[in-house]
Amino acid sequence: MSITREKIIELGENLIRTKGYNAFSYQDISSELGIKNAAIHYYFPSKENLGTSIVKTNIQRFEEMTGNMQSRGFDEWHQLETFIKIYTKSHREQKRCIVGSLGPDINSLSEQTVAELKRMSEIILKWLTDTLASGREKGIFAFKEEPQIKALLILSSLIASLQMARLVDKIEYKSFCNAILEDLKPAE
Amino acid sequence: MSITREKIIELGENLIRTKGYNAFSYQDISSELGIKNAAIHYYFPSKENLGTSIVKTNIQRFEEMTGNMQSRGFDEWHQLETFIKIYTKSHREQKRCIVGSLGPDINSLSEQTVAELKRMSEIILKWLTDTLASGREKGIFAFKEEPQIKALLILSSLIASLQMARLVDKIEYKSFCNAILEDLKPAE
DNA sequence: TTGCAAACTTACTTATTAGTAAGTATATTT
DNA sequence: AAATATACTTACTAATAAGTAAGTTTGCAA
Repeated sequence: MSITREKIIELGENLIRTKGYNAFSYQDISSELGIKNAAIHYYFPSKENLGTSIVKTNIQRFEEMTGNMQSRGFDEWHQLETFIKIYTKSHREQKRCIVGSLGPDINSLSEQTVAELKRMSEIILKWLTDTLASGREKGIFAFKEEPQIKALLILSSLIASLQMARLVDKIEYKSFCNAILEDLKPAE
Repeated sequence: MSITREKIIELGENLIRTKGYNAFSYQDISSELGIKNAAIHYYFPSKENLGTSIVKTNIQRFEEMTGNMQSRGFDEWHQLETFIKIYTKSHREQKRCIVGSLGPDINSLSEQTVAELKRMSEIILKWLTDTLASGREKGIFAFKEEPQIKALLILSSLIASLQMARLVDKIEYKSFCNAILEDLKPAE
C-alpha cells in the first residue's frame, strides 16, 4: 500500500481524535504532509470516504488485538487489563477514542461512516460482554449486573473519562481505571 | 428579556446537543425562527458568544435545580435519582447533555466557552461528589471508592451512555440507569 | 522508444460559513 | 412633534470548505 495513503489515514485519525470530525479539513492534512489538497482527494474522493476508511482501519486493529490475546491464551483479567491500557495510553496522548470522537457527530456523518461506527461499537461491546461473562463463570470477575449492562457501564466510563479528563484538571486517570478493575475483583 | 433571544439560546442548545457545535450554523437557527442571519448576530455578535451564553444558561439551570432540591430537603438518594432523570429525559429526546456535546470540541472552541464548560463540569462533579460523600456518611449509599472517583465514574457513564445509545440499538437505558443506582444500595 | 499507469499538482468551481455596515420600521421617551 | 432606542433586514465581504477537471512528472512495461 501507498505510504502517503497510510499517512493520511494516520493523520486523519489523530485529527478526529483531537479536534473532531467537523473541525478538521483536508488542508490540515495536506499542509502537515507537505502535499496538495487534491492529493488527498486522489486517495479519498470524499471526506466521508476518509472517515469510513479510518473507522474500518480501527475495527481491523481491534480485531487483531483481541484475536492475538485469545490465541496467546490471555485469561479474562489479563485481557481486560490490556484493553484498559488502550485508554490510559489515549489519556497520556490527550486523545479520545474513535467511538468517543465520532459518536457525537453521527448526525453529520454519512450513512456509510455511521454504519461502520455502529459496527465498531457493537464489536467492542460484544467482546467486552463475552469477556466479562466468561470471566465471571471462571470466578475471575464478580459483578451483579447482566454482562451486557456491565460492559456498557465500563465502556461508557472509559470513553467519557477521556473527555472529562480534558475538562476537569485534577483527575487521576490511573486511580480511575484501577477503580474499574478493583470493582470487578471477587470478594475473598 | 427578549423572546427572540431566548428562542435563539434554546434552539442553539438543541442544535449543539443533536448535531454538535461545529456542525450547526446561524442559518440553522435563522431559518427555523423565520428571521435573518444578521438578527442572531444582533443578539450574539459571534458564535463563540452564543456558545458561551448557552453554557452559562445551563450552569444557572443546574444550580437552580440543586438549590431547589436542597431547600426542599430532598435526601441524597432522592437527589441522585432526580439528577439521573435529566439523562433519561435526554435519552428519550435523543439528545446528549451540554458537557457531552461540547466536550469533544474543546479544541475548536473559544477560551471563554472552554472556561465556562470547565466551570460547568466542575460544578456538576463537585455537587455529585458532595452528594455521594454525605449520602454514604448517612448510610444511604455504599461504595468502596473515593467519592470523587465514584462521582467521576457515574458522571462518565451517564454522559457516554447518551452517546452510546445512539450507536448501539439494543440498549435498555432504564436498566442501565437502574444499575447505577442499584450499585449504590447498601447491603442488607 | 513508445505507451501507460500511478501519484500527484495546478487551477479552478461551488457552497457555506461567520461576520459587518448601513439602512428601516416600530414603539417609546422627551 | 422630534429624538432616540430596539429589533431587526438588506446587502454585502472575506475566508474556508469540499470537490473536480485537466495537466504533469516519474517509473515501468511492451
